[in-house]
Amino acid sequence: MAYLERTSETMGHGVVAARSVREIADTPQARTQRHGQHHVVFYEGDAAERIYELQDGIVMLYKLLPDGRRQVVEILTRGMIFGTAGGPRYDVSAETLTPVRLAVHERREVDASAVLQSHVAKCLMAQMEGLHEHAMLLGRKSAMERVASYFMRMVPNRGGEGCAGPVSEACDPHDLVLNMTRQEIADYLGLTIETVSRVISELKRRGVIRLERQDRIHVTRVCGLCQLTGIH
Amino acid sequence: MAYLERTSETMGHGVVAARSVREIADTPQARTQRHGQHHVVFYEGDAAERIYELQDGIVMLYKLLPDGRRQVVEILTRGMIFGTAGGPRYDVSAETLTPVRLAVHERREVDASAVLQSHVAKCLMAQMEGLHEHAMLLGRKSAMERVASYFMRMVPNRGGEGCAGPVSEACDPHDLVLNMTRQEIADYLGLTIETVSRVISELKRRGVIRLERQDRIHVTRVCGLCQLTGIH
DNA sequence: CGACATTTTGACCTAATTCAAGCATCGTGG
DNA sequence: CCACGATGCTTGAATTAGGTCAAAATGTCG
Repeated sequence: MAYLERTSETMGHGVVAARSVREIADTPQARTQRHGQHHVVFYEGDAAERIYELQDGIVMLYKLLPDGRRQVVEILTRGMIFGTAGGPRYDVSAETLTPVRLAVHERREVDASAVLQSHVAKCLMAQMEGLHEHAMLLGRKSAMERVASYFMRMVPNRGGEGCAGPVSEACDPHDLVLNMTRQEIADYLGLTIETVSRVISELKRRGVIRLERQDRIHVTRVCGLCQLTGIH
Repeated sequence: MAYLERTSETMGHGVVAARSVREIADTPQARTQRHGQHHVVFYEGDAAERIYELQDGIVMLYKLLPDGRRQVVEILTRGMIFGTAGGPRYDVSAETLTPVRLAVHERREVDASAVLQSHVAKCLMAQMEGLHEHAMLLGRKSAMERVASYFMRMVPNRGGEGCAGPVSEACDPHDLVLNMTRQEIADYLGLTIETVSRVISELKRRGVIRLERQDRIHVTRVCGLCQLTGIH
């Protein structure tokens, strides 16, 4: 557990003390990997020999159809796990969206360690809820609801059910950074790039958001955005 | 099974958790529950106090939006686990599609047992792949591809990638039972009931399937159906 | 048999896609 | 520092897959 658990010094936002360690040591336990943006950690179909915990940064998991259609199935943030597999091969590809720091465990290590498995179970239980939510989004929400939900994901204390008060403190503006291209967003939301763009423009038009830059969004009215997610 | 089955069927989606099955026994280990068809094991929003393993039968997990839109997020078969939660409440409702036999574990039992957690981890890793596959279906496949994929799920040794040979032994016909109404299928596939019906009619017209009954399908050409799933 | 529920079919409509330009934005090298 | 491609983003017009609404048909069961 010690190695999967985030140590207090790393809890802060990407502080990183000088320790220019690429691999802390050859601990039989976890080792740490670092990767830059747009690095593919593994491909769908690769032998599933390692399990990863994301210590810092963002990773996306996606699947491809032979004709090139892509679906981003999960977006992972700090503390989440990936690389788990039911069979001998990965069912998705994993690609970094930002520079990342990963804790890496050999599959057999995990198979042999009750502590690790316990941790994996806990993480997967939580992550599964995200997948359920995403299935609802993909199967039943309109383009506007999908984009609004996507933005709300990135607002801390996002109005999950208990967003109640429409004019309360939750209504103050909020800034967020996308870390994804329009194409990646589209592939995550099950839309085309054009539709994503159009919906964003519509949100600007309605005064709900403002674009500081392509990938930096100022949410003028968080509650207004939340109202558009379909969960109210 | 007979007792109290009514209780939780008090309608009102998710609102009140009227379960009172908890007093069956105080077995520290797993106990077994049986339920008939269309029984709701728990509602979205209920306190997540138990984890279930499906020993026999079929269960579906679904989420609802406040306006009534429903998305079936997972269909569970023998050996699969449900009722896991990241937080204190279930994020989905669980309803039986057939009579079922369930192994029930108190949440705290699981929290205290390395063996159980190990088992849960294993199951969730496998089930997660199903959710990924489903996200691909919901986000990127056409109505025809969705229905074809849905039917293929129920063909044993379904052509997952290695379906290669188009005229091989895999091409022989196959019978399957749906266990779901058109509405349930539609809610699983992210379509309307009319679209599901139309696609099924189209498959009949093309001679790929034949309806023995509403819920019994004879797949005349398994390979033909497989070709329509989008994975080739 | 007859009443109800589910499924199918038809006609029409709309949200989202597709195709095709135009625009920003950004990094590079002159 | 600015011109220049390159890349990614936005916008418009036309198309379409799937949804909606409204019967009709089929199945189910007392």
